[in-house]
Amino acid sequence: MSPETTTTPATGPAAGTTVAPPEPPSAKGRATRAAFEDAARALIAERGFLRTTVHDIAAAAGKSTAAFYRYFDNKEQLLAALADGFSHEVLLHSPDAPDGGAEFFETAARAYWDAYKEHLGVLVGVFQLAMVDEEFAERWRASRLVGVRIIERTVRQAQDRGHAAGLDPALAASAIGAMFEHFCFVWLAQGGDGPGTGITDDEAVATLAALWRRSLYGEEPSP
Amino acid sequence: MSPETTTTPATGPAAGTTVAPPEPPSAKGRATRAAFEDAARALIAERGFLRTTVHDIAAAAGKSTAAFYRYFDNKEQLLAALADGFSHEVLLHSPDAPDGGAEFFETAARAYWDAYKEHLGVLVGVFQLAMVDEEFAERWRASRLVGVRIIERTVRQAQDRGHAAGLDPALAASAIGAMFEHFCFVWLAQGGDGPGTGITDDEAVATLAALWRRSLYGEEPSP
Amino acid sequence: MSPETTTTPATGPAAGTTVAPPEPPSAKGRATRAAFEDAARALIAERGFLRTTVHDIAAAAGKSTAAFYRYFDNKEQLLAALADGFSHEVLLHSPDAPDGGAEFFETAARAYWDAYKEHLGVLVGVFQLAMVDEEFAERWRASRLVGVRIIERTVRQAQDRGHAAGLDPALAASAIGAMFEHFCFVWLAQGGDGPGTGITDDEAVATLAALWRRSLYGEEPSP
Amino acid sequence: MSPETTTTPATGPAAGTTVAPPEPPSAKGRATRAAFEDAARALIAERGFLRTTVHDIAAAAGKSTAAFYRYFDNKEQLLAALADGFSHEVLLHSPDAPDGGAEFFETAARAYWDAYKEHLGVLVGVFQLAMVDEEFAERWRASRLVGVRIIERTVRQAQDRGHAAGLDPALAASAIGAMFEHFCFVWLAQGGDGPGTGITDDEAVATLAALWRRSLYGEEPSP
DNA sequence: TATGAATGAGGATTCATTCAT
DNA sequence: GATGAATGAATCCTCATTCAT
Repeated sequence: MSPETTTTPATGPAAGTTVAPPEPPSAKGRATRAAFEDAARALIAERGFLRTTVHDIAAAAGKSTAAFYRYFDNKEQLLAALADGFSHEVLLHSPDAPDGGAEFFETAARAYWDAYKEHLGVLVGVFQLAMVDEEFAERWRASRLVGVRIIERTVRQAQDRGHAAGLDPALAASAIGAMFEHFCFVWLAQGGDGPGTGITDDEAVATLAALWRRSLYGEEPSP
Repeated sequence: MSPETTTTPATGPAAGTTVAPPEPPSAKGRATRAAFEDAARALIAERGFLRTTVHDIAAAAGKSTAAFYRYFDNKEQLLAALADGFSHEVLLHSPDAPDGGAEFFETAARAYWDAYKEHLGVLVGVFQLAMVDEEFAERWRASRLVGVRIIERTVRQAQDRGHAAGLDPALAASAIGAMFEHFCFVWLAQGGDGPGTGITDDEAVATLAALWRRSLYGEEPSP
Repeated sequence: MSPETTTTPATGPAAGTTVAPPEPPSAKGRATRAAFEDAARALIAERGFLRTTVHDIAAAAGKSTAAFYRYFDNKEQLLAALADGFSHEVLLHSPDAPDGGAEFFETAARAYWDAYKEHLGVLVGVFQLAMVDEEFAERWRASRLVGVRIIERTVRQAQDRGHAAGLDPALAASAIGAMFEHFCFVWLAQGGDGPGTGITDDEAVATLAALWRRSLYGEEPSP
Repeated sequence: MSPETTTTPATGPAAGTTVAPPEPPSAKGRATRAAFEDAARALIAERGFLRTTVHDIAAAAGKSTAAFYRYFDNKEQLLAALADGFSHEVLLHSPDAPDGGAEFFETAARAYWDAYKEHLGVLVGVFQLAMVDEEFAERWRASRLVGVRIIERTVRQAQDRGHAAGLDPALAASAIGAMFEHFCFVWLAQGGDGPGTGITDDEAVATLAALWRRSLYGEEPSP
């Protein structure tokens, strides 16, 4: 990861906003907490955060609702806990330096797609809550920004190489980032577009990578 | 617009789904109904659909909650009523035949951006409800699909002209459509990316149009 | 009708309780009022009084709910209006003097059954409301009493003739009256007992008459 | 009780219809649940089911309305829970084999009267709700039918012994059953007929038993 | 550590009834 | 004579959250 993004955690997603109960010391406690988190992840992915009740989560975890509050301050804080520790992962797995090569776009696109798929519940939850809760809106924005900044660097790099003239790097990156985020949402969380039943990972990644690269470098095979 | 899409409005998104109370006969009634709709539009845009209560809407409209039910079956149906008649507008204002010229992409992008801006509350509401209510998920899908199909035709046209080889038209269109939808959402409903306070309409339209065109035709000025 | 029952109206069903709006002078007004009454009779018979809304009645009558209140003080008073003028009818058609002959029981039973069938809606409505509203409970009691008193006279007459010794006339009459009322209710308003689809008028009347007579005179064919 | 009817309780009235929350594990929970049930019984007997609100019940039980829903799915299900386990009781206490003796009728009548008195609220509630809710109509019918079938057997037995010729057993049983049900209702739930303030249990039982027996066997003291 | 019990604060919806026109 | 519009007062039900054990 570049020095630039290294600073992100400091100003990072709602830093310091969440004062979660401390990590439970006992092994049993950690297991219970994990059970809640797993149950929540699954339920949120399935029916969204807003339709998931604490009662549901507790039931799925085989615990009581009261126990829930031993580990999380409230429903939102659970989601925050799940979200923390995610946003970096995408980029940790993404190539350090954009080299403009075709493989770069593929690799980065795949990293994003895989991460979205893996953390579907959390992402949908944060997104959903962002529309309703200002704190999460901030968190969601910060989370997006990490990806957008990376894309922005690919735009600038293309321009350095004489391509993509006339594009505003920040805006273009924002738009490409929106494409990534929403395409994943549509196909992973909402069942996709059209009557087709599904999409393979390779198709999704190829499509995203191609559009990203083409919009910067045009039809050229590779710089 | 081609004959094919001309028929879309008739059978349009979720046509016949809404069996709304009939148009109020008296002028006063129509005014009240409009007051509810205006209040709802504003409140939904401001705080989202799920956090907008019937009580809020009625209060903002200066009416009682009971009066609300004279004009709408329920909260959802109000949103459905607002949503009907939107998706057409976008496309009614979009250029008939994609000619591949630079102006086409600009014009279509502007039509989408303007419509999104104009109907912000409704769109956010439908989107939000789609995540929670299957009926609205269907409505939302149908609404997206209209735009995606249009984009798909531009992909095919580019391919007919020897460009964009290797792109799956349906998937590419889905991704570009996702970019449009989410970019508008991010900048119009959520305040945009990054610290910048805003974006002008022209910047937004230019960015979307450029990325769309470039991803199909590359750097060439115009086909 | 015997002198005894002639006095009933004076102390009669909730006498003076209902201060209905006066009979409308104009022909149109009378027609409207009749339309409301007809609609109400039908709807109440179909779904009961408590589930019949003023809105339903007005709609069925092709009028507005506001118009309803030009003719009736409220929903209850409409029912009261329908009920008034009914309770006598049963007895007007019943034989003046119980002669103890087999035909008497048949005739009286048939009169009751026919009247119940004819005025199903009103009777069910009054009965239903009696369980909820003290005023109607009173009205219902008074209405029952008319029939019970008649039956009571048949008990006494049987005893005068040396039968039915040991029966308390008032209580026995109350029980027989209960049988009449509820048997009619079960078969006319609730679809009857058991899997059998229905019952003919003659079967119903024969059963009621036979049980009534037998319980007083035993197996003897006729006194 | 004959083998035939012995099975009735098992498949009994609307068996399996109610999927109630499970029996509370703790003593406190069972006490609360009982408090709700007691409060409901009293209030329903007093003012009927339809005018009894969940709020009332909860208040009478000294609990919150939310607590109510911990123990019952809704108002109707509470009533269903109360109703289950009633209809058996009547017949469990009624003599096994109708022997046609005078004591049989007395015993059975007393069992019915006592059970009705004991479960007044529930019975009135079910009856009331049956007029408004199809599910309860079914339940009420089933509940009646148990009694009617028993009576029917007494009719057939009388006919086997050369009495009650000409009576349709099913219809006669339905009518006698109606007499029982409604007589109890009139005197226990509605204050009785006529100006008399009340009735003793013995008078009621004697009247019902006598009419039942006499309508089958006539004046004969005992078969 | 865990739980059953309990609740306050809403939120959607219905309906009888009134009023201005 | 008639109506569309409007409302106050309920009623059922849910859910996040706390508390005593």
